Amino acid sequence: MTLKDLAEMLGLSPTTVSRALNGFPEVAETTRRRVEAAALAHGYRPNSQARRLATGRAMAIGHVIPLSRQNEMLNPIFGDFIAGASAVYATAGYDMVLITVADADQSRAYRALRAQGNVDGVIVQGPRAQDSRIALLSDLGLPFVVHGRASGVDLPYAHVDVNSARAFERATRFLIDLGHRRIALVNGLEEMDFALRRRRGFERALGERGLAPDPHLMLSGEMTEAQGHAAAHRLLARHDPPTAFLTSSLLSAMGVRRALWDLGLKMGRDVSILTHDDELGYFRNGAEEPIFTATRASVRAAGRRCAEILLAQIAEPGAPPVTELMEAVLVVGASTGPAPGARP
Amino acid sequence: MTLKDLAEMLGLSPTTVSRALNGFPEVAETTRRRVEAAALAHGYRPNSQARRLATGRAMAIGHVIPLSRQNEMLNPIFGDFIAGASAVYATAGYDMVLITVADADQSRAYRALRAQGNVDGVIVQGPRAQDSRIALLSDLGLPFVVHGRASGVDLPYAHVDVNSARAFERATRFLIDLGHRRIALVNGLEEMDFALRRRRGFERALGERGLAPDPHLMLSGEMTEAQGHAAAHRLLARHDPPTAFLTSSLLSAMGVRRALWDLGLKMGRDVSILTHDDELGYFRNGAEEPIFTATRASVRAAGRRCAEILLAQIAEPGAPPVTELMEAVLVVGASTGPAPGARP
DNA sequence: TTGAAAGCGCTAACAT
DNA sequence: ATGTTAGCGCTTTCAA
Repeated sequence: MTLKDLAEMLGLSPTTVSRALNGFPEVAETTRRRVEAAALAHGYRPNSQARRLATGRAMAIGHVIPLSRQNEMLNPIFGDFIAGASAVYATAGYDMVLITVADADQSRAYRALRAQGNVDGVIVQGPRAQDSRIALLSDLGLPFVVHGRASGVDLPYAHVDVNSARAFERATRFLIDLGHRRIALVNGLEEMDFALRRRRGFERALGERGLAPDPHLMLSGEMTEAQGHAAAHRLLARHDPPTAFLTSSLLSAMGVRRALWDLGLKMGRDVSILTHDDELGYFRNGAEEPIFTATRASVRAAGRRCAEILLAQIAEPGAPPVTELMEAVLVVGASTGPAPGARP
Repeated sequence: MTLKDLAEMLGLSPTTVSRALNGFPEVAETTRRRVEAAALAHGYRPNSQARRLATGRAMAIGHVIPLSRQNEMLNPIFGDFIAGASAVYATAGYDMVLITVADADQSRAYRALRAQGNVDGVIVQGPRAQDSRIALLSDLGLPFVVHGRASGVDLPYAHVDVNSARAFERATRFLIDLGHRRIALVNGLEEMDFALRRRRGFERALGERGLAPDPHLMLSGEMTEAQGHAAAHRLLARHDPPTAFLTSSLLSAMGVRRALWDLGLKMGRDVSILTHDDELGYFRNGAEEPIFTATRASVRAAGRRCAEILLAQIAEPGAPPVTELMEAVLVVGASTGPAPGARP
């Protein structure tokens, strides 16, 4: 059932049928109703390929996942981010295209996307401190929105980020106020922009209270359970072990927690663990109560906003890039207690 | 840079250029080389929309995620499955389209997919015991492959599944052999086909040893950490608590583990936990050592096989549906010990 | 071995 | 308010 077929059945021209179905104002109401009824009755659906070709719009958004960072797909936030974005696409009639790309091919892949025209824009995930993708995409004129930021990039570009620095600054200050002096930072890979920002916030809070950051207490690595576990073991084996852990993700927090169990240490009495809510904190940290809802909602919101901003940008290419900074919700759990030996 | 442009530059017809680039045999080798060189030099990329319209193939595969089961997106297996499938699509030049659909709209959504023609086939995720999608898709003639099976469906259809029943049968037998008599089953929602099969395997092993399954020890629910935790607490509070847990997912296993900690019970001495490797078992169960690699590989393999089978089916629509049953790898960890009081 | 012409199904400028 | 016409960029008969 094509537009032409439908038009013939109705004794109308394809143009009129197209206009009726696409809500053009000049169509007579009676005609529109007739057309709509017929379309419904015959289950007519415009062929999307044809429409795409005719309009020059792909009606699709690309989400590019670098293969090296497939961990991100495993990463719990990924699903929620996608869920948030896809809800927006669905209502706007866009498709969501997932594209996995080898690291070496990044540049080629984006150029191909541009030239082939099978997406109208892309979402950039997991930006690094100096992310070449941003310059490349600006250059190509392919609309994009970054989830996160790239500290080393000067160009203006649309992005949605969470205030990682402030979140970690507040978290660190919180631990200091509980009397902790030796606080470990189990951070993500520092080539990732968010990890850098988190460390900066951590150091800022320490500096503000006249504490020098101890490099031995600052580790970074892939944010996995295993890494958190290994890091905590290493740190707790020191002659001057930390009394508190600030971790960058739920997964590493779980690993840290497991290390404490290994050693028979009690959370909140011997050692405190604090992670923040916005990146991966699917559990009320330390407290044993999961808080899926709150965090999933915030990640989903980020996905939604990224998608909305991108669609707006596609609709109005001239507009200045929208940037949004969400404040992280710090969720402090029951096990985050005073430092051992600290006066209350 | 369009095909026409390129043809003009070369003094050839668009037809010849198209043939040269698409590997048609009748093109002179010298011409082909000239064309290829020029295409490369000018960064020519065929417009995919145009090609799709002309060929009638969408060059895209749809992965439909029912909104109600967005947990599946959070679910660690999802990312790996997608990663496996997308690798196949990438080499075959297909796009992967992620489609989220409200439950009520399932039927409408598939019909629309079919009519709009923006995918050449779909992967069906998370089949239920009687899954109406299978009949619908067969009816629509839209190629599809199911990840999993639907016990209640008689039609032949392509699928890739893991032998859940046998996996749980073997796991149960293993626990029985360790002397366990009261074994709890913390299962997924029984409307999901895989959960049904697991229960059947569990019951079969019990029956085989003359043990009657105790309905009080069989729980089912969403496979979350919270559910596992709640379930374990409820079971351990009984006057006749289980000495072993067989769980259906990593997440619920983590919840069970946490419940043991709450109660000061020791894994492998007081209580054993066993989960299987193939669905969510990202940890060597009970053992404290994560085994991401093995399981991620198996889920990825499932994604890859589903994609391969689907593409083959699209290429040769007449062929009988391919079905594949993978045997689950049971990974038994250190904490899965003999039942308390059992003679060795 | 190459080219001319038609058409995939739709939209959009230009009539009327 | 409706129709005519000409594409969108490619593939694909059919001729040469």
